[in-house]
Amino acid sequence: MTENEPGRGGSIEIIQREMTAFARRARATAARMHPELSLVSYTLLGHLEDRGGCRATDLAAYYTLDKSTISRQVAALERAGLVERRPDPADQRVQVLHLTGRGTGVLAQVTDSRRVAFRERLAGWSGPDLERFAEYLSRYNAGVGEE
Amino acid sequence: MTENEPGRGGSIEIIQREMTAFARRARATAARMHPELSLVSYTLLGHLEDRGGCRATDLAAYYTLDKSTISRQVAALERAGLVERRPDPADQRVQVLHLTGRGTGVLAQVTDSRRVAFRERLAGWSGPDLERFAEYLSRYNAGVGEE
DNA sequence: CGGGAATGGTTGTACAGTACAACATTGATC
DNA sequence: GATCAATGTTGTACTGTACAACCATTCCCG
Repeated sequence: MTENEPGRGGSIEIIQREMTAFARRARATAARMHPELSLVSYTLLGHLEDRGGCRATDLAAYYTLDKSTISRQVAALERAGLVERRPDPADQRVQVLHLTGRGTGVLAQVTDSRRVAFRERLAGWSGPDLERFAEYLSRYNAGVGEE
Repeated sequence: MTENEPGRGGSIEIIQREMTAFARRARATAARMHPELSLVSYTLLGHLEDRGGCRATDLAAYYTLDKSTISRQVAALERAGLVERRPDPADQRVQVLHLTGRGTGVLAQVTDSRRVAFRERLAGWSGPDLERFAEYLSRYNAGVGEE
């Protein structure tokens, strides 16, 4: 009864393979495009921009990375002048992280060049296909971490 | 003239964001699921199975990894008993890499548990949606490395 | 044929990203 | 106030990766 859609398993197989291939490639591609901002740094900066600043612990929780990893990443970003730490008057333990002007600029620049790359890559796609693809990806990712 | 589809840029934005999020997560997820076989090892073994054996250089070219990286990965896989090297009678420089029985087994097992994970993740999807998603991913990935 | 260029692979070295554990500091609870 | 929890840093270790130098073999041209 459950087997009257012969294409279902095949589609899942393809999705699995393609997602795997993409994942394997992604970091290296990103690094090639922006040697000065790894995929991880980029996402961290992006989060800071979205939230208008947050704590290291929040980053760790959001990205399920160890706090030591975040600590060092943030230290590097600070050294690079992209992020600054501000004390939290309500809690002396906390440092609130904010983008600097330079950080905002670099983030915008990288975002932009990524946008261009994606636009080119998707140039031949129809509007409805793009919409559906975007919707599928969102749906797929939304199911993460809920198991 | 090119701007009469207001949704196009938005869709691309979403695709970019979702692909990025997925890429960031993928390795760690894979490692959590199969501590004994990283995403890279997994894809290398998969390639060996597909081709029924090949040379280290072929792996390097296919995955655009440095030959030193492949050399060490293969050494580790050999140490783990998953891969064996056979001399190429036609060329003394070459070692033809093959899965061992154990390698075939481990690969099958990991593939299977990945398949299960993907099936679960995509359980609520309709057949046509799966088909379209698979097609979109394939199309997206096919555009890689052609620039 | 002989010698330089190309090919296949390993090893030395370096770096990024990551985790875990130990720690210091600060805050919360009873 | 004593104890426990939360925030963050630091020491240490491991993986994946690249680049460069190298060795062994093969290819190709003059």
